[in-house]
This record gives sequence, C-alpha cells and structure tokens, in this order.
Amino acid sequence: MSTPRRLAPRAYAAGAERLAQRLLGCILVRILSDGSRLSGVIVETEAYLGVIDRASHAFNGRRTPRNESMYARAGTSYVYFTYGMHHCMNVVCRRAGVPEAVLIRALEPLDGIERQHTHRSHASRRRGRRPFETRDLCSGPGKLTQSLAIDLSLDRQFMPESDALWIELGRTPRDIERGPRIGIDSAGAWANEPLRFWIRGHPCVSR
DNA sequence: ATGACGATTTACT
DNA sequence: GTAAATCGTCATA
Repeated sequence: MSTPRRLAPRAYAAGAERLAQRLLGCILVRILSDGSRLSGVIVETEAYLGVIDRASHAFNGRRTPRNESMYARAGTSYVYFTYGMHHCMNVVCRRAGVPEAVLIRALEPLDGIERQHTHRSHASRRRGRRPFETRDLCSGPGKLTQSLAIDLSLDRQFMPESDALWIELGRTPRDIERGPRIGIDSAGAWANEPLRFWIRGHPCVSR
C-alpha cells in the first residue's frame, strides 16, 4: 500500500475544464483542530471558466471581497456562503489573476464517517430524527461542506501546504460522464455547456 | 438605504 | 412536481 500523496501545485495550474476531470477519484482531506481526519473520494465536479463564463462569480471580471480567492494562485480553496445557510467549496486553478475554479459537488465518504454523520445531522438540525444514509452524507455541494466541517474559515487555504484542507491523489475513474451544470438557470447559453463531470454510475453523485 | 438574488437542501402535494 | 427556509452580498439609488 503506497503512501498517500498530495496533489502537486503544478497539477492545479491546468484550466478548470481539465482540472474538473482530473480531480475525480482524488481524495479531499479535512483535518479538524483535534487532529481528526475526515475525507472522501471526489465523485462529482463542475468547471467555472472565469471572466467569460456567465455562471461564474468572476464573470466579466467581477472582483469583490467574497470572490477574491478566485484570483489567488492555483491550489487555493474558494469557500463561499450562499442561500443564507450553505457553504460551497471550490478549487482555484490557472495562474494568479485568472479566476477559474472547480466546484466540488459530491464525495464518497471515506475517513471519519461517524464524525461526518454527527456534523451533518447537527448542521441540518436533524438531531433526533432518522439518520442520513452514509452515501448521502456528501452527495451535494452543501452537504459535503457540512459533513467535513468546511466553512468560511477554510476559504483561501493554499492546499499544497495547508494543515487543515488538501487533496490527495486517488484512483483514476474508469468512466467519466459529463453534462450541463446545476442551479445556474439564469446563465443563458452557458447553462447548457456540459461542464459538470461525474464518475459514471456512482451512488454518491448529487440528484 | 434598499431590494433582488443565490454554483442548495428539505419537506410536502 | 412546487415551495419554504434564511441571510450575506452586490448593484442601484
């Protein structure tokens, strides 16, 4: 069994469309302040193509305090808060100043699954009710941030060097499927671009 | 100062 | 299938 290896800084320098596919099968790792390791295999991603992409937070060069991380160097995390209740996590790519990023949409839970159950039921105010299925802990962008305890304090982490959040190499998927991105209906023609990628047939993909 | 909106999730008809 | 929850952000005034 080989030692887990982090994704090298160079790997993040690719364009979002390529990195979105490259990240499938890799492992997202979160280390809590008490040292606990929570992780999952990345099974679904979306590419956001920066200034030309109507669905991107950086469309037309938009640069605000919220999306500042998109302009950081490749390998930086971009975490934002939306709908008044959910966090979403992105991986910034390309060189600094070029705001392309990949949204992580779903994981297959791997390490610290019991802790992930606790986080998720707490965050979604489900304590006392029927527990979630493990396969549904991270089957969506807002769910995986709950389960791995990823919030605004994890924004702008340089993942090749962070001690709290990073990505490790995993197994290359057999079969990658692609289709239109989700939740961006107001993006005009860009809403139809097939920039969402997932491992074909995987049970943890969002729905 | 104001208001429309959101890279979502959940519950309910 | 539809709608509610819930609030920070951003463009406009």
